[in-house]
Amino acid sequence: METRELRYFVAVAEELHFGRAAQRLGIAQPPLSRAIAGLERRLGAPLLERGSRGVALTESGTVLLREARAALDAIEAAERRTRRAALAATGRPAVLLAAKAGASDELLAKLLGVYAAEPGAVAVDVVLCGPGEQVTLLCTGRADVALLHRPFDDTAGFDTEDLHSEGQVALLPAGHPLSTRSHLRLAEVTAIPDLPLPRWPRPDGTFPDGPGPQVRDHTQLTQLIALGRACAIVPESGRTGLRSGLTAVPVTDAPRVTTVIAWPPHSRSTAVAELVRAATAL
Amino acid sequence: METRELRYFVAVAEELHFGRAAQRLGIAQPPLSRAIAGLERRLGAPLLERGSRGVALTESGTVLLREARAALDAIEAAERRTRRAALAATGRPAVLLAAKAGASDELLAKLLGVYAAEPGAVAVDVVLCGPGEQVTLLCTGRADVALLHRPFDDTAGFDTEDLHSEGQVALLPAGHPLSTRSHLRLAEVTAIPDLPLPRWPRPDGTFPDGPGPQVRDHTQLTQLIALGRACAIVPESGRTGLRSGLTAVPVTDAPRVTTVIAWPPHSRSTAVAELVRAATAL
DNA sequence: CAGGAGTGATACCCAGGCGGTATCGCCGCC
DNA sequence: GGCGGCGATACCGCCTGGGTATCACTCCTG
Repeated sequence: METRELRYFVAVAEELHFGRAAQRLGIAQPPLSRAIAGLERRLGAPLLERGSRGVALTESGTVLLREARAALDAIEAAERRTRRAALAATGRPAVLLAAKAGASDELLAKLLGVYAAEPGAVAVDVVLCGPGEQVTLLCTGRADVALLHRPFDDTAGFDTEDLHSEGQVALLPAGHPLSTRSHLRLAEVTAIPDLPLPRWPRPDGTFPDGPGPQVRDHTQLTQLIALGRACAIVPESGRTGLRSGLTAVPVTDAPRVTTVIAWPPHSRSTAVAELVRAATAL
Repeated sequence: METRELRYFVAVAEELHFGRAAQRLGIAQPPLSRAIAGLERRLGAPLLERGSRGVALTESGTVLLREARAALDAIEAAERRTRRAALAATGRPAVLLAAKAGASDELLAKLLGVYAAEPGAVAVDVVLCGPGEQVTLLCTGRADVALLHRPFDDTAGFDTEDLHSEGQVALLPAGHPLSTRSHLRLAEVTAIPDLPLPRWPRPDGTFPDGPGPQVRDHTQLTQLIALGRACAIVPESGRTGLRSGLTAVPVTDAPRVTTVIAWPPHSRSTAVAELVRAATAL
């Protein structure tokens, strides 16, 4: 199987439309049809069901979509990591660390400080990204190591070390009736009238359906809460440096959040290993 | 990057010789040279150092070799898993389980028995393989799930559940002076004169250098020990069904061996999930 | 030191495959 | 029934990947 075929199939499987997929790929529709047909012939399995209106994935197609994405990520990672290795060999070596913007600020600052003090420490370039993006960055080689948060982020497929565990708090507009409580329960927070939980984007950038407002980062979130348009449940560390107009109340039965440091398996980078060592020693 | 280029590069990187690599790939040498040169040009990094006698990997080349192997494995897995999904959709669904031949016999038998008794259990095809091969089978999609043994097998990159932990025993020819001892220490076993530890093949099929005899499976091992040509340190469970002429003596300070069940991350197969559930409940 | 063997790079040619345009066949829907 | 949307098919041209022949360089050797 050629990378080209994989890319073509993923495009069609995501668009569920040959024309749009071809457009996205920058080619005409006929070659795309042929390529997919060839793929199906060689695999001996129908990947798509051509209905009169658009197409749908078959069982095999669903499997191939997942596997093809992983394979394409691996190829992209191979390219990126090789380029970075060449750069590190000739210029300044560096580690790319991905972290969720607005989360684990203190821990991140401490980690960078401790690691930088080590002998032989290299530069750490920090990439702050939206929620869930770190996993993609690691998969595609755009980051060497990342801070993830269980159970939100999917750590499957990476090597990880637990760094920190904490409870969660509800963020409420100051002055809200519940904001004077010493603690809350999950069910109470999700049932607050007129203060829905916000909707975060999926990895592909689209938003799930629901009543809450769409948010993309921590700033938008806190602003919406201060405006009295939403509430949220976030890890305790999210209350540090809280803007005025917000109150944090512990949620006793919310799942505990564990911050972990994650890196691709079989990573041979000594810099990453040192960084992980520094992190676990915190 | 195209799969073709990755395959070509891996061939050259493994052979460290353009001619032999081309032969292995079934093409002539000039196109291979061109393809590698193109790859280096597009990556902007030298991957190989052409010495007057043969070639050597650069730093970037080493990185690419590792990443390219992973990417090619992912592509092969994509193909295999899609084919198997198509088969399962039309014919009899099955789970492919990889296990080291001659290890964890009892546990494996029990697992198969318990799982088969479950409602909705599908057929489990067992692939017995040489030591360390399970990881490759899992990576390339030739197996859906595997029994691995820490610390021998590398579980990085898989989801795992611990099943069983056990100590290790030394296998000695019956009648050997040490065979009457109630227990031994690691240093004593490795230092036995005229009874070297055997050499197991590496993933690529070659053997490391050393004094011990080459062995490929459990039968060869026990035969060599019975002949008085080697001794070995194996998990306790390896003593079950021991052929005559062998004695097992516990090695107190040998690392404990943990049998784990492993599967590729993001596996969506319910059959695998059921099998894992049955295994952990043992 | 000249010649030869071994190895990778270059020059040049050919053809298969990939992509493009034009068109068809099929199905819903005003 | 005509029309529009969508995927498949037919056909063509060109690019690129692969083949053969040969070169350039470096050791090794007599």
